[in-house]
Amino acid sequence: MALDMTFFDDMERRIPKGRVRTRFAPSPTGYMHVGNLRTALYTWLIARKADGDFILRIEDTDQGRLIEGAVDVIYKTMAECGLTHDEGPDVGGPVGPYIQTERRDLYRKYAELLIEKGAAYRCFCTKERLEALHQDDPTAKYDGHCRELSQEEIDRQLAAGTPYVIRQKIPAGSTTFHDAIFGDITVDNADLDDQVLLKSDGLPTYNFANVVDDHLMGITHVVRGSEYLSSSPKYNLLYEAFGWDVPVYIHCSPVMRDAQNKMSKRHGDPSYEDLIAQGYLTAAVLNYVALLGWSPKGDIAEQEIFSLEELSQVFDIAGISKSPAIFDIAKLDHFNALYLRAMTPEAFHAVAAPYIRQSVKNPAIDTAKVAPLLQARLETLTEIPEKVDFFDALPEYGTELFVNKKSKSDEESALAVLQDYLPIMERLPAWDHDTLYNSMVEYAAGHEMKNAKVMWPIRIAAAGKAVTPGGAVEICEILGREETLRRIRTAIEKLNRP
RNA sequence: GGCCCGUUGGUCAAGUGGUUAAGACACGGCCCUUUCACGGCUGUAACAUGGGUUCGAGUCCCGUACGGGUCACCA
Repeated sequence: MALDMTFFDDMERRIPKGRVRTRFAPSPTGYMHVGNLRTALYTWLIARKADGDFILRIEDTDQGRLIEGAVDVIYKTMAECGLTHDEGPDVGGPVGPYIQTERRDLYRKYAELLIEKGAAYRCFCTKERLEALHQDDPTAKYDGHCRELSQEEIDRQLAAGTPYVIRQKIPAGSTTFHDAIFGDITVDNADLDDQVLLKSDGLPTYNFANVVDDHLMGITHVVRGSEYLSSSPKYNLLYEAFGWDVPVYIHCSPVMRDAQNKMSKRHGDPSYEDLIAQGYLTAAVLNYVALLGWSPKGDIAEQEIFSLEELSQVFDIAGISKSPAIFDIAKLDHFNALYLRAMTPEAFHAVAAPYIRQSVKNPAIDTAKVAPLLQARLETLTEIPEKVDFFDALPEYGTELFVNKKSKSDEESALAVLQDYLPIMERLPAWDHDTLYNSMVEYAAGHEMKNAKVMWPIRIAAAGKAVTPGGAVEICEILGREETLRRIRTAIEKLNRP
């Protein structure tokens, strides 16, 4: 049977040439692994740095694992992270379709082209025979049973309708491939298996679909996990057999949860969505993840804070690390805290307000006044509700909270201060930060006390907890005169009743 | 098990034959201070291991140990 070569020529003509093109090719699982996010980031950065194209391709050939809405999660995540794509299922492009299941006819044609070129062959072996091969040695390679079938035999099997797969015919010799991170790697072809390219159902295996798609989409740099390092020689052989240019390979070591295990949703490790739900900022996550396995060189070697925009200017493949990196949530906390503090007060208030309202229902409490107290005291947004709950309701507390050595405060002195200062507070002409502060400091000075001896009991009385965002002045101001006075009277009662 | 890859403080990491082996997180201490934070200063802590090559090795070579990956009609 003759192949229609004009089809292949047409496909070739569609491929954009002369520019860097990278692709992120996730399979739709319904969430974004941290490792995947990092791969997407690096891939995107390489394209942007070179002013090239970034393509989104959906690898959904695993029909058994189809998940409703999973592709939307990918679009949403990419958009949220600012990892915009130039071509993809939703925006189109010159080398579509960008969803593998919509490309299935292509793969058979290319597999047959490979047979024509002598680099692949039909294999009619039954499942039983293959299983028998693996009986005594589970790691045994295919024995090449169908490698050299006569044309008559092949025709006979085809005519009989025997199901078959198409296998790659690995030649003798050795194969060397180059990886931008790991350098040259040479393997003996004898260690390579005649892997299946096209399954008996006509669908391609992942490895084959990848090679065909990457070529037809004009991908110049292939960024992927290091688990593909050992299958790369087979990719090279495929490219060579087709006569195609081999792309630049960039294999990234995995993001680990500990020294032994990769991060995985299955083990309860957070995905990107989980991190956001846990109160992390997208920009902080991206910044942290960028540095997990990559580091800047030269005069910016010590810089840690990078915007996406900056990264797209300074990112360099040479800075990618060979060894795996353990995901350290404590360091992410630090980055998140930095990003939180770097926000404008308005922007911070906007993101913090919903969290404040989770525990502070009282509309008299102004979130705009509470937010500034929080901004420098947080690592993640989810810490907010627990920190500000006392604004809503005075917690149950014991009088031992009034004891603080450094402030020279104890229950006795606290009672004295509160009783003595209460009337002054009641008569304050205004209820704002400066008035409150000046009044308290003045009182302390007048009684030859250190400020803390006055402020400590007032803060405890107002908040009912030992650790609070903000000091006595801020808390009283936000609480308002009436509520503050009520709480101080409550404290006096508590202290009076031993 | 075969093949491939990796190994600098607890973690992320700089380092590309000559350094007192950076920096960041975490941890400890001090200062600031109305608590807690923030901020500032400071401390503890590392080249897996054995052989080479070299005047000189974290950097180059070989072995060993440990860890990971891969050996599917999964992706």
